[in-house]
Amino acid sequence: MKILIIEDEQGLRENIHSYLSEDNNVCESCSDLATAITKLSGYHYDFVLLDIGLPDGEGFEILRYLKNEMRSEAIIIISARNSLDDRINGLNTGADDYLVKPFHLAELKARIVAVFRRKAANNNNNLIFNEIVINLIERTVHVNDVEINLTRKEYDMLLYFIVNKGKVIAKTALAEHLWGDEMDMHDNFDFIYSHIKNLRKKIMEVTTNDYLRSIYGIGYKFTDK
Amino acid sequence: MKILIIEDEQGLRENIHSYLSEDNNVCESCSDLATAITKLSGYHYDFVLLDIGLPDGEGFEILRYLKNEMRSEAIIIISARNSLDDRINGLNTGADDYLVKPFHLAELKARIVAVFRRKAANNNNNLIFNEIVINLIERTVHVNDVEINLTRKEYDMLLYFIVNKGKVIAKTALAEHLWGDEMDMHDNFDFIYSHIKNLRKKIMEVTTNDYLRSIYGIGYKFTDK
DNA sequence: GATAAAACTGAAGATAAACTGAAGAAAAGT
DNA sequence: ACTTTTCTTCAGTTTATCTTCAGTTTTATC
Repeated sequence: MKILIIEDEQGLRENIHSYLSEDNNVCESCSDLATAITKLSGYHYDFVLLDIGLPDGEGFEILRYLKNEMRSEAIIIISARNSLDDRINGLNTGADDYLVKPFHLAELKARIVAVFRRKAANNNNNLIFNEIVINLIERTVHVNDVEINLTRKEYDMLLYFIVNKGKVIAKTALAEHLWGDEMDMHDNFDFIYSHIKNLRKKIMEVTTNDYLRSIYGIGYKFTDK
Repeated sequence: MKILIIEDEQGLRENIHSYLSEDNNVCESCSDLATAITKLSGYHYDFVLLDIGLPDGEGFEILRYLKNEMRSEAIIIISARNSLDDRINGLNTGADDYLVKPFHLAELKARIVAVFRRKAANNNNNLIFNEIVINLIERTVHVNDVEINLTRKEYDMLLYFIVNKGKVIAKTALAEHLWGDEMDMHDNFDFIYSHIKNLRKKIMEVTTNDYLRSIYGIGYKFTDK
């Protein structure tokens, strides 16, 4: 998953960053409101971890911004304040969970999973696209009831495609989602081509439909039409 | 097993904690409702031991919370009150057992096993996965009717895998479950590799099925598919 | 249809993850 | 206090995955 960490305490920020990265998430972090807004207006994340007390304003502004833009990011507030008011304020403004400092990183992770599950819980734990079934808990992918074995990048890619089915995904957006902003790819997409090729190959071994279309000059689209 | 103890009497709490820890469980404890909710929203436990009279509210709230979230934790209520109303209330709200203070720690332990057995195992205290049979009371493991001798960590690991069969278990989650939250492992999983290796070796000596799959970059999955 | 850019491919090299046996440290049992 | 078992750490090895590369095919445009 792609996660934005907005936290001004350097130590905590770095700890969260490395802990969640180890757990196979792509993380980015920043320490103030302005940078956060810039980042958010540039990319889509799966999760935003939001500290309330920031040097240039209240984190609540981010909440309002995201709500205003009807964005779908899940938001977990991280705050030193434990007053009922803050809590209610945060949850009312659209946060999905509220975590009081200090906390264990393991707890943060568990909450991320819990929130993600709650959000995706409209239908148990399966993401389905025609004959492709992704089980998020088992981390399995079945195509026509045949299990296919995907590597991390392939799995993350497929998940991203299916979550955004029907939409055109720019290669830059895809790279951004899978590698975060530490990767500079200056017009070299070889690694994307490579992973796409392998993903296609694995899917094509068990179905005849080529769902993963190339959009020349732009990127890809996962669709059955 | 991983157990959360919610009890405000310090002496009793510490007694339970150390008694159950000695019995090879990973325990955490807290003394009020707020902390309990925080912990519960952060981790998954196998068991919750719940006192009803807490400084900041009734333990029943925890029951409601867990039920609401459709959580699978087994719950044993510990209470000084022995009124039928309380008892019925507790069991109706989803508790699995009810224990009246004062009680012997040995009884608590027995009830934990009993409840766990009722939830997870068949009625002979056995947890079965194909040819693997775990006897929860005796803490023995039989594979194809041959007993294999597991150390504490190996046993706990296997139990955790079998309770979560089919699911992907991240190495971080495994570490958390086996060592609790005091362990910081910052990208050193050597001890996990070591225990996994030994567990595999012991299982492989008596069966040809390799149930314990590695999920590269993530963790493990116990499955027969 | 010629051209150039973009996309694809298989294979090789680089990297990171997982595994292993052995040894030292810690804990449990006597 | 001593012995035995279990847990953890370490260094070296194997394996899976990721990235790069050079050559090929496809696509849009002229």
